[in-house]
Amino acid sequence: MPELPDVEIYKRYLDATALHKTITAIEVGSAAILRATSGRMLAQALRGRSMERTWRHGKHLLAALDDGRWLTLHFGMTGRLKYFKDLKDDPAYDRLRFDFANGYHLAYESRRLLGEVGLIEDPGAFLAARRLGPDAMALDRARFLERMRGRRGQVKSALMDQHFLAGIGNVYSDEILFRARLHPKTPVQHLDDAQRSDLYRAMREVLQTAIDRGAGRDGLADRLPPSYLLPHRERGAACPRCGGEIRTLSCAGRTAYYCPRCQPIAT
DNA sequence: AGTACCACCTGACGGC
DNA sequence: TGCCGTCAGGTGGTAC
Repeated sequence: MPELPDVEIYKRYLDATALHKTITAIEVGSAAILRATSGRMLAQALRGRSMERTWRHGKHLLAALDDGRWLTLHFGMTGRLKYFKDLKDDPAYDRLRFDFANGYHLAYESRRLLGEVGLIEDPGAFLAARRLGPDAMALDRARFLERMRGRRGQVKSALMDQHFLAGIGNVYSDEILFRARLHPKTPVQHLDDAQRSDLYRAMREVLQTAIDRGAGRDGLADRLPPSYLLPHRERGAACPRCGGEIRTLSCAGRTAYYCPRCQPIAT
C-alpha cells in the first residue's frame, strides 16, 4: 500500500541507487502500466538518458531526465522498486526494467497492475491535470487549517481525498485518526480549532515516524511504536491504548479500523 | 462539493 | 481436492 511515507522511501532508494546512471535499455514486462505511452516510445525516449534528480508529490514519484523530460512513477497498491545486478535476481512481477550502463538494473515491480509509469514534459502540468492537492508533508499548519475551513463531510474521506491533500491512503489515515482520537466519520465541520490542530500534528507525526522507521519495506508494523494502531490493525485485536476491541466500519468505500472507545463518534 | 458504487487487477483465504 | 465468492486498496469514472 504505497502511500506518502512508502513512496518517500522509494524516492530515497532510487536516489541512492539509480541516479546519474546511463540507461542502455528498458524491458517492458507489462504494457498495462504504460497508459499514455508505449513500450517503444518509452524505450526510444530513455535510451542513452539518465535520471538526474527526483521529486515526490503525494504518492507520485517523478524523476527528471538529463534532457529535461520527466519519468512519472505511481505504485498503485502493490508497486515497489528493486535495484539489482544479476538478472537471476529479477523479481517476479517485474513490469518495467531499466538496464544501466554499469550492468545494474532497476525493476518497477507490481503484482496487481494498478500502478502507472509515464513520460511527461512538465511536472506542474502533470499535477494540475490530476488536480492533486498539496503534498501532505509540504503543507504548513496555517495552510492545512485554511483548506479545512472549506471542507465538509467525513474526516477520513477528507484525509484520503488526493484532491484535498496528496499522499494519505486508507492505512495511514486510520493511524492519524487513532492518534488524533477522532472517529473516522466525524464531520469536518464539527471539528473545533484545537481538534484541527491536533489532526495536523498527528498527520505530520505519523507520516514522519513511518518515514523514519522505514516505510515501504516489509515488517514496518514491527518497527513502529507499540502504541501505534498499525501493529494492531486487524479485526478483534486489542487497542494498544485502552485494551478495548479494534472494530471496523466502511467509510468512503474502504474498511476503516478504529477503537470505538478511544475514538468516539462526535456529532 | 461530497458520497456511493463500479471497474481495474491478482492472490490469499474460507466455505462447501 | 478444487471451485467460488470475497477481500485487499489506489484511482478514476459515473450517477445522484
